[in-house]
Amino acid sequence: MKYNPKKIEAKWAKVWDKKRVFKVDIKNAKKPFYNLAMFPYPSAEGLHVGHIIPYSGVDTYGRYLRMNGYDVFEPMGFDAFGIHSENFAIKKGLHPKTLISQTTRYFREKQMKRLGTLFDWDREVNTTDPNYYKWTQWLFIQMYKHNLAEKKKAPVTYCPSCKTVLSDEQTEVREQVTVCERCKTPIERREMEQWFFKITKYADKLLANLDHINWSEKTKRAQRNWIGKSEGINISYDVENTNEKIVCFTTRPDTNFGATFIVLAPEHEFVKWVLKQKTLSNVILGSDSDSRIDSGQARMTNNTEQLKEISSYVKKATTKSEQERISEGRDKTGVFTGFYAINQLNHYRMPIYVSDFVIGSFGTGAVVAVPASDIRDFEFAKEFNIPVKRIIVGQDGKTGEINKIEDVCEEGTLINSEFLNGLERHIAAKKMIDYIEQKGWGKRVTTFKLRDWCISRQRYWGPPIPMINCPKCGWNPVPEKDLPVLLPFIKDYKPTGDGKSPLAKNKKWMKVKCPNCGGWAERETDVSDTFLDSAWYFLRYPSVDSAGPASARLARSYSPKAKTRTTLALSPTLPWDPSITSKWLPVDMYIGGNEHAVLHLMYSRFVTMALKDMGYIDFAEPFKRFFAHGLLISEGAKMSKSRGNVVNPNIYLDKYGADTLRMYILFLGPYDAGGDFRDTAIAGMYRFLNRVWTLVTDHGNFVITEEIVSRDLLVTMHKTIKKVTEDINSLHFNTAISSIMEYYNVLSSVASSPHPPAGGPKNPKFSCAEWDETIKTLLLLLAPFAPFISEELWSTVGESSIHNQPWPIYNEKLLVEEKVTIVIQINGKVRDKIELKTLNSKLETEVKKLALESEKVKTYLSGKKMVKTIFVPGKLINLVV
RNA sequence: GCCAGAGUGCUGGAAUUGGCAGACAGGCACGGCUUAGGACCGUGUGUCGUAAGACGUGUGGGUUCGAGUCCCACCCCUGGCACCA
Repeated sequence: MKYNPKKIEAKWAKVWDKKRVFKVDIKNAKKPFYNLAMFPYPSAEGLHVGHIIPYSGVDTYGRYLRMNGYDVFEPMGFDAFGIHSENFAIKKGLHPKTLISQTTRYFREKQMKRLGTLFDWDREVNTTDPNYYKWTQWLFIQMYKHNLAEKKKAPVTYCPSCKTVLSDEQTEVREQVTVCERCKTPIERREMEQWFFKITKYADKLLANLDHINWSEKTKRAQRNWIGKSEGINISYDVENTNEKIVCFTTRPDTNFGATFIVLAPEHEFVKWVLKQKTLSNVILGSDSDSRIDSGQARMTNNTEQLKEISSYVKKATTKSEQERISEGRDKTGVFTGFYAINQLNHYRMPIYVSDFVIGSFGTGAVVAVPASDIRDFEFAKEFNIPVKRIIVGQDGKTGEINKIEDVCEEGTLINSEFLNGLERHIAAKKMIDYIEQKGWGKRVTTFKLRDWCISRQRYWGPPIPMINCPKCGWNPVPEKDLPVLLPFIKDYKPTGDGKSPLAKNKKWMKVKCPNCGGWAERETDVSDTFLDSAWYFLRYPSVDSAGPASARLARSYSPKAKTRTTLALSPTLPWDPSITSKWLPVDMYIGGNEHAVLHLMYSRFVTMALKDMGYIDFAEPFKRFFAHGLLISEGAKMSKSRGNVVNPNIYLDKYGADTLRMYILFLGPYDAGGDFRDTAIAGMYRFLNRVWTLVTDHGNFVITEEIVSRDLLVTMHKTIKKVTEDINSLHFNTAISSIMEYYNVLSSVASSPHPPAGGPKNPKFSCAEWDETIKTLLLLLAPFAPFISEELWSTVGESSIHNQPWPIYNEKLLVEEKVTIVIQINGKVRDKIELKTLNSKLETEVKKLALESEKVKTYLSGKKMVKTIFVPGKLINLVV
């Protein structure tokens, strides 16, 4: 019989499903293992082969653990709310509700179910299910009640194409332009009132915990960079002739004797204060103050004129487009405020400037500039003719004037700095911090780059933010008993671009009684960010009622035609069953793409920490282990929809079957590196499975007649078990597969050699225990990778399901080969090899004796004197002459 | 600019503590079997050389009996951050 993947895969999928072979008993599991792959958003194109990487990796790992006695829970669901789904619906001219029910069905039935995974479809989660988003809204309310959510006016990023605000995490930099991560449109900066989650409250913990979780290093690094901790000091400076103070954040207090000016961000409070002054009458102009400052100040003949200049600069800077920002490059622009701040250290009068190179939201939005040891400060000083005072001598030892960028010196020893002179800059920094704190001029602080999470979206396809605005009482959450706030059916759901969600068109829906005073009030019309849906979905899975498939419940409760629902089967007070949660969470293994490093993975950690502090769960980190898999390359480019080089896995499922596709994906490179997907190469994997099929079906009654053959075969078998076991544990799937192939090659060559007895006929009644064991082991090792073919072949040689068999165990004693090859080197170069018994290979005298008998060695050694011998037992001998 | 990782045949990639470089595949070539083959089986395949042999893991140096692996300098690629004080 020929290997027919289509037939056997359909057959076993049915059997497994019917007998519920992989069903895990959530309540009574003895060794629970929560094995998770990121859930997809169901786009209309369906899965592409890139998706197969996490699924086949997670599933191979899960099946391996299952054979090792774990109760493996491997859930799957759909992240079906959000801009990406909605944009696709717009493109297709369909309502997202209709589209989602079509696409999820296609994903689940036509694609995912063919992969032969352990996915538990009874516990499917769909974020658009009111049974689910009720709790997303509940989560929002808990955040609000615990002072982790607030509505505030703040500069936000706005995508003119998606017509909504975005969080900072949902933008990326492409060719120096900040664009929308979703549609790649350059973003705009706008000042808008939005809902924020105060993730910055957890900045320290988010950073510190990274040291204690088993995550891919590259993911942790991305999070560390994004959180962007920097330690420094806030120094307060008096503004001359006023009662104002300016606080500057610096990480380099050691250079403070070289500070010659101050620069403020355009949004800075002091700038606003300056603009309120009628004239710049407080400024002392004239000959006594212009010795150090000239050009910037020379233009300041008319005070009112100067105020206008500041005002127009600020206006321009805050509305600057991305294009303008790029065209300026590093060129420094700015304007003098007319005021001076005093450096307490040396009473130097530092002119105060406004410039957009200073970022309002970082540190204090004010910089004390030291042009001698900071390139940006130097560029600004050159532009405005501000003096530069050297305070650091670098390795080159130069002490002269600083005239060029190359002269700017950040590292080295302090000079011109009084009590810091001669100190190395790190030591000087410590001394300076102590000094400033002691004098009461400043305080050491830690700042972060992380910003609060902007959660509002002016879109339709998401959970309405469950807040009510009352003209008398202000903002109040929707009472929890009234959840969910159902997303009303709106025919024209397209984003409007007027800064409001399409929900604002539904006045009837908006109108609601204030939960506080009972008077008429209005609902919040924005929906929440998709990343809130996915920030807690892993908490939901184990607690999903398994009475019936989620798809059926969903269809019952939320048909595309229904505009509202009257009955909902909702859980009572919590989104999960606490006893189940404490048994199954945190997630044991999580596999997904690293593109979520600062998005989903950061938000999930934040939400988990917050829920822990609220007392709803008893762990702070959601994922014990996270592994970032690599990406597929196709024709030299990353496989993605935007590049149009995506490949539908169904092509290969039809042609070769799931086993081939799964194994090929895992074989093409290291799991964290991905690889190049090629048609010819996948055919190679299909050929391999065909060979395995032929070997097992044609040689079932094969007999090994020579003892040495059987002994060698067993050594190879135990070595292979060891290698495959270790490789799966460390997710080195590619090398695990290659050692299975090597093992097959050995089996195959034994099978094709002239046994049994010298070409004589096979005896079908005589069964060979060794051969049987080696073949069974081959199938067991293959089972996690290729569940179908291994099950089919197992059914001919073994009993029950192969997936219920224990994982093979290797015997240390049987890892030792009978004979080994010892390398003979002369001066470190390989000259000959000898084969001898393992025991003898460890005796130096024995090996040396044999080595010197070698003809090749003799010719190399003739007429030379041996200086010494290096002996590595069981490996090599090196003769040095 | 900063941080991190990588650089190995025609290609994807493999190589415990420094110890036979190129496992396992793909491709290609030749042969077998075939009416035929994009099926199957076998052989070969780092470079130069008829050969013995020499050279060979981005480049240049170093440590070592011995370096893909360790150290120093540089080049290049990939990813993250980026006017972050």
